[in-house]
This record gives sequence, C-alpha cells and structure tokens, in this order.
Amino acid sequence: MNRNDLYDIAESWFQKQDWKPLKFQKDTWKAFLQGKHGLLNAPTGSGKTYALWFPIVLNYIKKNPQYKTKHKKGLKAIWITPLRALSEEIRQSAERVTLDLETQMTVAIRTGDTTTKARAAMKKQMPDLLITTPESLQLLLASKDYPKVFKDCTAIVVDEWHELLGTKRGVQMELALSRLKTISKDIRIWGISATIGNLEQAREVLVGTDTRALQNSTLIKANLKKKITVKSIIPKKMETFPWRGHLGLRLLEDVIPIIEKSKTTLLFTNTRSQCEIWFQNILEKHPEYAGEIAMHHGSINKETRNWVEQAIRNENLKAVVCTSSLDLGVDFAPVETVIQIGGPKGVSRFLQRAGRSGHRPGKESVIYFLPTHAIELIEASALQQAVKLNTVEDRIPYLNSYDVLLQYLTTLAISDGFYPDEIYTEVRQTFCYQTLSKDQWQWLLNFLVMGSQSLQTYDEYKKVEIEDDGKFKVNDRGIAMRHRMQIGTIVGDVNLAVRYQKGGYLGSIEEYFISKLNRGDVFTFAGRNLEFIRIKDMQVHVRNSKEKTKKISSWMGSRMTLSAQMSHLLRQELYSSFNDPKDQSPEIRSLAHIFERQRRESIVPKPNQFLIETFKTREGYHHIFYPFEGRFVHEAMGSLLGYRISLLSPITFSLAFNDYGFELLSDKEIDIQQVLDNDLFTSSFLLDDLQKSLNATEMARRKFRDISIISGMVFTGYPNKAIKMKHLQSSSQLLFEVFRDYEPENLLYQQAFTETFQHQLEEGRLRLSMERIARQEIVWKPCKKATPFSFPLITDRMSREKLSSEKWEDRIKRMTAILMKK
DNA sequence: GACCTGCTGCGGGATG
Repeated sequence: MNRNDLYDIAESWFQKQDWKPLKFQKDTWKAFLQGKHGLLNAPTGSGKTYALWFPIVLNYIKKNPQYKTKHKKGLKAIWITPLRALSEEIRQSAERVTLDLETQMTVAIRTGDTTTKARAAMKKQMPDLLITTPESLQLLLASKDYPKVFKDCTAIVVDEWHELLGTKRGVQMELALSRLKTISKDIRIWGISATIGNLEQAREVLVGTDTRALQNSTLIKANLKKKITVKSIIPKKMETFPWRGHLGLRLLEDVIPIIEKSKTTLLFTNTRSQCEIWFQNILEKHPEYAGEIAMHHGSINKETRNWVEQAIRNENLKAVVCTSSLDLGVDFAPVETVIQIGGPKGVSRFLQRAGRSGHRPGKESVIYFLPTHAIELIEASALQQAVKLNTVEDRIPYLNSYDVLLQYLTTLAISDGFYPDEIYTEVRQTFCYQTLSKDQWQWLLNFLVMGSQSLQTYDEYKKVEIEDDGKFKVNDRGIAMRHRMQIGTIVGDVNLAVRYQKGGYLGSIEEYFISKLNRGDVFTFAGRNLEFIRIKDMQVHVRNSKEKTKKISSWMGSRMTLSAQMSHLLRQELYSSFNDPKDQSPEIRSLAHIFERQRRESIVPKPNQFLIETFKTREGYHHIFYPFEGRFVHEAMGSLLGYRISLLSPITFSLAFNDYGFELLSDKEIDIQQVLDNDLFTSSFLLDDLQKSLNATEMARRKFRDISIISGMVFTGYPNKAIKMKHLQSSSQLLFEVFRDYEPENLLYQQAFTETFQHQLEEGRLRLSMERIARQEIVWKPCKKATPFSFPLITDRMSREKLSSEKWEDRIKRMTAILMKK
C-alpha cells in the first residue's frame, strides 16, 4: 500500500462526512507519512484532531496491510493532553476514525482517574493508542520494563503544547521525549499549539536541539482567521466612574441585556472571590435568574463543576460566572458571548477567553470588556488594537531546571535503572538542558546517591545506589513508592477557602496564616473583622465580629503582571490621547475628562517622555514614576532606584507599585535633579544592584519550596493524609537555610535565585525598560496633590498597608536593607 | 473623591 492509497482512504472518509479536508490537514498527513516531526499551529475547533488522528491510523494500516489483525502489546501512538477533562472527548474522535476505517486499533485513557484495576489490565495489554497526561507518561517511565511498552510506538502528539511550554510540565515533557526518541526508533513527535509569538522556538523545544531531528521537522500553520469582535462597555456616566477598584459591580446592570440576548454567556473574573461576589450580586438584583446562572472556579468541588459544565452543554444555563477554570477544556457549543470583567493582563488570555464563544469553524467570537476603573479603559482600547494587529505573547521556556531533572532521573532509577553516559547524551539534546555541563551533571548524580554535601549524614537523601556495572538504581521499595506518588511539577496551593458557617464565600487565605490562629481569634479579611471558628475540610469557618483586631491577613501569592505586549500596547493607547478626538478610540475618547485633569495637574507623557510626579501629603513625600511596564518590573525597578538613591544620601522609603507605575514614599524629599544628574536609570550593574536592593533571599526562599518538593527532597505526604503544610514549609525552609549557610554552590539553592530573577522579577524586561527610559526625556512635575494617574497607586498602598501582616521586624529588616548604613 | 483582591493544572505498583 503506498501513500496515495492512504490519502484516498482519508479523502473518501471526509467525503462521507460531507467535509472537505483543509490544506493544513493534508499538509499534516503528508509530512507525518513522510516520517517527519512537526508542530501544527491551529485554532481550537478547526479539526486539528483529525489532522493527526488520521495519519496515525493510516500509518498503522500501512504497517499491517491486512489491518484486521491486532498487534500484541506495546503502544503504537500516544496522545498527550494537559487536561484530564479533555481526554474523553479526544477518545471519541479517535474511536470514530478507527471504527470507520474498520481497523482493530484499541484506544484507552490513562490518567489519575483511571482505576487501579484498569491500570493493571493495561500493564498486561497496552492499547494501541493511549491518551494520557504528561504526569502519567512519567509514571509509565517509572514502571519496570518500560522500553517494551514504547518500543513500537510510532507517534506521540502533544496537544495544547503552548500550555505546557514555559512551564515545568513542559520541561518534564521534553525529558520524556528525549527518552522516547532513543527507545522508539520509528517515532514521530508532533505538537499542536495555539498561536503564540515564538512558534519556531516552540518547535525546537518540542523536537529537541539535535540537528537531525530538527532538520527533519516542520511547522505547519492552519491559516484560518477567526473573526473576533471586542466590545467595550463604556460607562454612561463617566464622571462618576471610580478611578480605582477592581470589582466592577457598578456596571452590573449593563451586563443584564447582554446575558438576555444570547443563549449562554460566560463571565470571566480575575479572582475567585470576585467570581462569588458577582454571582451573588446578579442573583440579588435579578432573582428571576435563580437556577439559570451558575458559578465555576477552583475552590468549587469537582461534582458541582462537572454539573455546571454539563449544564452548559445542555443549554440549561443563561450565564456562568467563572475564573480561568473555564479558559481551556471542554467544548461548549452553546456559548455565544463572553464577558471579561477587569483587565485580563495579557492578550493571549483575552483571546483564549474570547474563543470560548462561537466555538465552531467559521463562527464569530464575541467578547465584551467590562472595565472596573477608569484607567482600565486604556487597557480596553489596547485590547481592541491587539485583536486588530493579531498580537500575541511569547511563552518563554525554562532553562536548567535541576529540580525537574532530578525527579526524572529518580524516575528512571526506580524502573529499570539508568547508565549516566547514555542519559547525559539524551538530556543534553533537550532545549532545557542544552548547556548542562559535565560538572553540573556529576553534581546531580552525586546528589542522587549521597544527598548533597551538607546532607551526607542523613540517609533519607541517599536514594539511588550504583550497581557493579555502573547502573544507577533505586532498590528500596518505600523510596520508589513515595517517588511515584510525587511525580509531577505542580505544587499545590496552600490556600484555604474562607466561609461563613452558612456557606457564604469570602475568599481564600494561606494556611500558614490561619494555622497561627486559635478559636475565637479575630482577624481582618476581605474588609471585615472575622472571628475564627474552625478549619474543616480545607475550609475556614468564620463569623462576623465587632471586636477590634491586631491580626491582619496577608497574601503572599503574587498577583498577575501586565505582559510585555500589553504594556507596549497600553503605552501606545496612552499616546493616542494626543490625537484628534475623531482619530481616537471610543474608550480613549471617554476618558477625555481624566486626561484633561491629568494635564491640568501634571502631564500625560508623550512617546519620548518619562514622567515623574512629586507631591507632599500628611503621609510624607510622594515620588511617583510611570514606566507602564507591569507590576513585576515596577517592583524591581522601584527597589533598585530606592537603593541607588540611598547611596547618594541616607534615606528610607516605602515602595508601592501597580501595573502602571511605582511610588517611593519617604519622610524626606528626594532631590530628583540629583537622581537625573547621577544617571540612576542606567542598566549597568543592574543585577548586582538588584541583588543588594531587594530581599532576594526572601523571594528565593519561596521559590525554593517548590524546588525542594519537585526534586524530591521534601515529601508531601500520602494521599488523603497530607502532611500539614506547616511542617512541609518548615522542612523546606530548613533545607534552604542549611544550603545558604553551608553550601551556597548547591545547584537547587542557586536555581531558586535564578527563578526569582528571571521569572519573578523579569530581569530581561527590566533591562529593556531601563534602556528605554534612558533614551527618554525625563519630565519631573512637582504637583499639589494626587493626580488621576497616581491616585490608584496611593490608595492601593494604603489599603494594603492596612492588610499587611508582615512582621514588624521583617519590615524593619527590609527597610534597613534599603537604608544606607553609615 | 471614589477603596471588599489575587488563576489554573497533575498525581502508586510489585508481590504473594
């Protein structure tokens, strides 16, 4: 049977369905049957599954011309999905193809939901096609004789690759693929990705860096333009629309007619408590919707979530208020409209959500943007542009994640064991570890066998033994079992839901804070004084209290930052306020009075200008800087600048920042002219100054918690009997301190800092924006009082200070870090 | 002068 025959089979199948195969589908079949690796860029709902299931099945037929016969054992193809919830849908389309073509291929799912019995059965007889998650794939590599399972595998497809790329789950995938490339001689690696900025790089990460594989790979783009309409909800009474806030409830009544008009509407909120508040408020104001609207987010139990998802499919719901829990996942045909409440922070996330409506080929997606405060209307305008210009973000892949590598090596050691030289070669061909040196490799091997230098006296860190022939192997069954339970790179949130006893949801809070409370203690949360009653089923029960309190809740979790693309577009829209009103977007036009007031009291910066405002209040001297670069960059830039200023003359600051700018507040006035004369925005000595200026150690400590769990140094406990998070945190803290004091060259310790600088503080972006500022004309405006631009920043700080539980000593410590000591 | 905060995702198996 030659390739043309196979094409005929595919084409005639499509004809039977009354479809026509699209160009990208045909291209994919061709490349696949030629034995190439590849990355397919296609939107959801475009028939991308058929683009790949077909060649997989056809290839199977080619190898077994009498295709009624069944293969014995061993996988023929693997389909990776990042979401368990998607697997059933995928199984159905796979089965449809295999049944229609009358092959004997078997299809099965293997995820955490698969029963022990089914897993055992699978061991004896693997299906031909397996649908699974990255974690479950690792688990297969953790079982005895795994090469037998993969030996005859001819294809692996990683669906939604853009979701994995840029995460440690993606790194885990890279490692599994590096192994499969050796075991399965005839394997093709395929990825499916939504549109992202760095598609070429996405292919390289997937396929690996060895030139042979890379040259034998292709990037296929399904050039299907999805029509997306963005409509901003502009407040009718702009004059009374708040300058800050995040809930957006003021525009609730504007949402009702939109819900009325469509079959089903999804309302995306940014946080779980915002989701609950909107849900309750809609019901309060419009009781007629009872039973017709629902809620969906991460703290809601699985059964309810499943019920909601099913109800959407059955068209039983008018509207669902949700968080990113519905970003991806099952296909909801009845959703006609999406409403985004508050800034989505990134273009891709916005488009992803828009795409949840009109989820059919050729259909239009409609998304409304509901601003929660005035300046957010600039974001609305920026999003309009983003859709017009087709802008999307990059997904930045991780480099040198030693924790994931250690986990992987332990995985190999508990199944069949591994020989370091062979695995080193494979690992070096992944994108993540392409620069891994022999020395670093040797360090990691030592770590597996002896624990690290400072842990050598503790046996629990000696997991792997070296056998006589040089094979690295785990022989202890307890170690193996615990490792299998902990495979994966997702470290769970330690947040508990806070509720009234009757069930009203208030938000989520970190366990470590609650663990310090006793029954009857009063604390402030979500703007209320609450009395702690008990913790039950991962929920904190509380009641209202009139007592005053000293214990204040705080959130260590980082908020989302504006993406680089969004920041850029936002600045462009800001500059467009200088255009003639008829050339402005309606959103910018609606802000005319705010721009006017801003100009009256200060200026709106032009493209070549960088604005600094200063003024004095009872609180002290405010110095406000506007890079418009997102909160992470502002956090870093703020403490950097504060540090550099303090070198000129001793002074202390408190730092506040949001997505638009940052504030240095002090009881002394900064001589801004001196700042300018001394070139304090220079990007030279950036990393050095940054390290000295902020509490990088504290930030790294938090990163290290995840690293210690992923690398297997800290065990998170048996299912249902989770080790108290408190203990977990203290053991990872302890390790962190040991390494800091005795073994700073420890690779995992160093990784915590690298991650802090690269991922948390976005060092690369910081450098670029400092360089941009260095080229701009700096405009310093002494003002009389807070301007429309500075107002959100100042009030945000005030409410946060009220809510900070940061210990007094910590605060002093942090302040003295900035304070110049003489 | 306006002010209720912080997303999502995964997950035992060998032996008697």
